[in-house]
Amino acid sequence: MRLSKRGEYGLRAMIILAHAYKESPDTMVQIREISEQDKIPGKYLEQILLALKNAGMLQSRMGIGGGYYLARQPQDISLGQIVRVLDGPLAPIRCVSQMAYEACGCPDERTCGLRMVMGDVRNAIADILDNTSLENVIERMDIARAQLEN
Amino acid sequence: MRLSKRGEYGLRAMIILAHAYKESPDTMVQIREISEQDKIPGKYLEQILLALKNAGMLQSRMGIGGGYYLARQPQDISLGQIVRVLDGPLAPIRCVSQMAYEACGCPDERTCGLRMVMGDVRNAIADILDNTSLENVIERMDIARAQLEN
DNA sequence: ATAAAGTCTATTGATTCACTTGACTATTTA
DNA sequence: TAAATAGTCAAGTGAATCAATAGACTTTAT
Repeated sequence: MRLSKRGEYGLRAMIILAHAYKESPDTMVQIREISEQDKIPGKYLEQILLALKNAGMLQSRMGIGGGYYLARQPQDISLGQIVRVLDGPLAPIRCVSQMAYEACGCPDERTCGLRMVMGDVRNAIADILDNTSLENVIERMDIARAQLEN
Repeated sequence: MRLSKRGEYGLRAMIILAHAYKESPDTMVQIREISEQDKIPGKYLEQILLALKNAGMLQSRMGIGGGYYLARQPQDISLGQIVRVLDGPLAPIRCVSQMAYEACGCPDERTCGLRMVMGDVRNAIADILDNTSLENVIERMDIARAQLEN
């Protein structure tokens, strides 16, 4: 049940970009900055951000003063979308996936116990990830930081 | 977020074994039978059942009339236990794992947004898998089968 | 003794993961 | 306008993991 490094790096990068967006929506952030801040190999991060851009979640500008920025507002980008782009379906097994259904070998899907439980798991994961936006993440971080100051 | 074939095969096998247990607790089921019923490569299944036996969930007898059977009652074996034995921790990232915690590189775990969300995901998965026993699975299958007969 | 079962260890081939390399393109500014 | 900066794109690589396979060995019942 694991999130890949690719997925993890992508999520961390998007959180940084969301943070920059909150300060000013047109802030450009360079790969290099994110890479240093989160200790992510730069060239690897490059591919990840590109994938996110091709999926329509990021925009970028080349050249001096260029960089990446969110294509939509942080409240309109869910962690579920990010993970699906970088790591594929959320479902533990494909016969229970919404985005990439595939039959498993069981005699009857309607009475397959494993499928029922894994369906529940998929829904639990999707409920969290699809209903958590980058905005929500930033909020939670701010609250945690504020509480630490006491 | 995927369950490996190993995990899937193991769960399917345990469900069959639980079913046999319900008919009579001392029923022996051979690897071969499970392998044919669920279309699992026999030699692979062998390793999986052995791992489950070494984890104390199964018992076995060699020789003619031998086979595998549950070491505990179906209501005392959770899917969570099975998955952990075969696939390792349920947590999407290790800094949020109960059974295999490991620090990630983030500056402060207490204010890491990703960690908070992934903690929620871990708990959601564990809540389902740790609170679903083999007995529960059998019940759901029976109910589904009964409903199909109308 | 023999056949039927599980046990144990090792190996394999394919795939995936986590990068790395390097050449190319667009944009700014001196 | 050329030099510097930043993203784009395609390919390759080494290690690890996955999903099996192979084969010798042990235990048990008849």
